[in-house]
Amino acid sequence: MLVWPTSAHHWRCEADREEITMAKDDRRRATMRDVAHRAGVSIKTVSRVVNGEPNVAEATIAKVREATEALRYLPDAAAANLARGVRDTRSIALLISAMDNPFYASIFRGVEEVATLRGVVVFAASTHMDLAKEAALVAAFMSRRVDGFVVVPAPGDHRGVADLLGTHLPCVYVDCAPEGIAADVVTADNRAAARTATRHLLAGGHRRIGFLGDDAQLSTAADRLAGYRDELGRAGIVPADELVELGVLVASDAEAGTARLLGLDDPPTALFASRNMAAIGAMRILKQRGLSHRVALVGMDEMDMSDLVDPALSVMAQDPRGFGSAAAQRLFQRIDGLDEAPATLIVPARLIERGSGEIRAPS
Amino acid sequence: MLVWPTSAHHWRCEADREEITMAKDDRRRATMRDVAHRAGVSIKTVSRVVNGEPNVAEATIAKVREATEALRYLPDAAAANLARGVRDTRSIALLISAMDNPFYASIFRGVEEVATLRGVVVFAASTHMDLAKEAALVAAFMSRRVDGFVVVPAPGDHRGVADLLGTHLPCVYVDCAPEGIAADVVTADNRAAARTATRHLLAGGHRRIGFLGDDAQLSTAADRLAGYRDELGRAGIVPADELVELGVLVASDAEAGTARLLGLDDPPTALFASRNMAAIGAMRILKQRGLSHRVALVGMDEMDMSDLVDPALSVMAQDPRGFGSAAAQRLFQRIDGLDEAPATLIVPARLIERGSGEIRAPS
DNA sequence: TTGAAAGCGCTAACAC
DNA sequence: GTGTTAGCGCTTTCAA
Repeated sequence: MLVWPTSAHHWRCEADREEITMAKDDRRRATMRDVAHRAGVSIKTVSRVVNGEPNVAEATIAKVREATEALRYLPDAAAANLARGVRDTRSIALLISAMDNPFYASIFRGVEEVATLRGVVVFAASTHMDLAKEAALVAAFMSRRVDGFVVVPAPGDHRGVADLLGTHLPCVYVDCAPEGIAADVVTADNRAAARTATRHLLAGGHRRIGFLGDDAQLSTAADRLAGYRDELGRAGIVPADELVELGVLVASDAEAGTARLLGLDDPPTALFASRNMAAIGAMRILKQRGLSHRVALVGMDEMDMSDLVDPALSVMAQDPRGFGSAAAQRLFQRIDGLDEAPATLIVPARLIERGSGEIRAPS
Repeated sequence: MLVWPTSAHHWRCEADREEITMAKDDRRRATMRDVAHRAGVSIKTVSRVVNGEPNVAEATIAKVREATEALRYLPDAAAANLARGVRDTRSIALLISAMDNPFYASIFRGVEEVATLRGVVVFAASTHMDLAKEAALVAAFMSRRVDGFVVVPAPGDHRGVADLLGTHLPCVYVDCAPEGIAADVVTADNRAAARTATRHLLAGGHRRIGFLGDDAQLSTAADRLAGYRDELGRAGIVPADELVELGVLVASDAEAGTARLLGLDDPPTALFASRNMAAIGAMRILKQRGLSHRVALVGMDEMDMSDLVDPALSVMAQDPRGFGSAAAQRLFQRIDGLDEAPATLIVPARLIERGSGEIRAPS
């Protein structure tokens, strides 16, 4: 980890630059009472002006404005909400696996897009796919009184989390269905997507198809594995366990897994990498071994550079930004009082052929 | 934008699943008074138990615990802080350009890494490099009483933002120095990095070197442009304005810019793409035109797939996650009361040679 | 070991 | 138009 150094020679000091003039005793933040005092009005009048309520004389408004500006008054949203007895804090929390995975970052973008339209702020944090961490974050944000949650669920029984949320705090899950509870979910048609990918590889003449996936406890991963097996079965192929590599979370896991698969006595001639990081790791190993143009590869999730690698990466493209928008929309429906049974929005993934997935099996 | 549909056939209803039993009148969240009432103790005693204060009888603790659990009591952090008259909300805000750019997502990761160690929550939002939006978000988070800010500054005069923050709310800027104010900053040695990149291309025999950069109002972009010009000058080359393409924010901007550069009468034989998205756009156009192995390219910012493209992308690698960690560390020093002149931490970028930057000029 | 009272910064109802 | 009173959920005195 990069450390902010304490020794002086690492940084450039800027003491000489002209500084902004600042009030001497700015320690305590100005309060409404301070403003009222300065403007010579009552505290309630200040409240009216600040909140744009009607029935205040122009002159009074001007006086109050002068005071708020001189004192750099900023309303305390927490206190206001408390007084208002309001549940609506105009903020929601987003819990995702890790922000530095572009797939989740895109979900954030989609959520934010919708939240911003509504003037709602998004608080984000990473669970790193740890259920305990997820629960802790839910509690942390609840005590900060968010209006709702969008969550990419970690593996494990979510009854505890649902319990925390109770009935009045809505939560929409994304990417993956939470284990053990009924809830609103936005997810890809993972099983169908895996079937499409597998069928595509089978059509290329492949019979030994490797599978790279993450934690099979996750519905997402399990569905993809099931789809892969479905399609092999339909082709009359008995799915071999040795061709399945699970627990792939980061690229290095995928590298190890791909290396193992390629080292088998009868190695796969094609791979389905069911996660963005899985595809990256697989490409890395294939490239190292000079197999990029020999072993077919279909990835999952679109990436910025999928079209630039060699061969270009064929993928089952999801729409993570769309996941985020849809989840946020549903969440706001719930916040607005929608009271119907939990539903799952299933978004189809689509095959994008770019080359890597169209490599044919050696004949 | 993907829309959560209202028609029924798009989603799967899950009314039949077994639901968790839930309290009937769960509308109002349980308060400390509710707990006190149920446990048959005073509100203060509940407070003591909840906060783990000493001097409570074991039996009382047990009663209170029972009540908190039965009522699903969750403390209201806002009210607690209000009562405590405390400025410390154990939360900070992170304002970045856009979350779906992996460079900024990595900054988030670095900030979160440090914040988590301290038990501090990170609230994130995107400014989209719009100063007005940045200021609005600063105000929004201030009224939510965060303890401090980490900000990737938008272009434009930051005196207004600094004014908002006042003297008591610390802010550390990342990636880019804010215009018009003295502040703590973590940034790469942008000028030196651009010089290194340019020198590297010059060493490959190139004399016509194109430059792709973003908004020159940003110190980051301006410094890189300056470094590029520095080095051309040292090589006795007069920097040509026609070889400079600014305002590159997203990949499509870079595509247009690269196309323009390649269409010049005397087109560049090498490119320095001073932003991750600039490099992606440049690669796309070079690939389209079959020039990937003819025109040299040095990018900036490391990407997941830099080693997988063809040719592999040479870059000036920054450490955005490190930026985030360092900025957060500095911020916490400030929150803890550090009172010294604003400083700038300059982190060197390093050249990673992978192929695209080592293509020699045609002789 | 426990509780009553006051008040954090603000808004709500009602007065004036 | 404007001010007064009460109280949001909690913590702090301080007393019992």
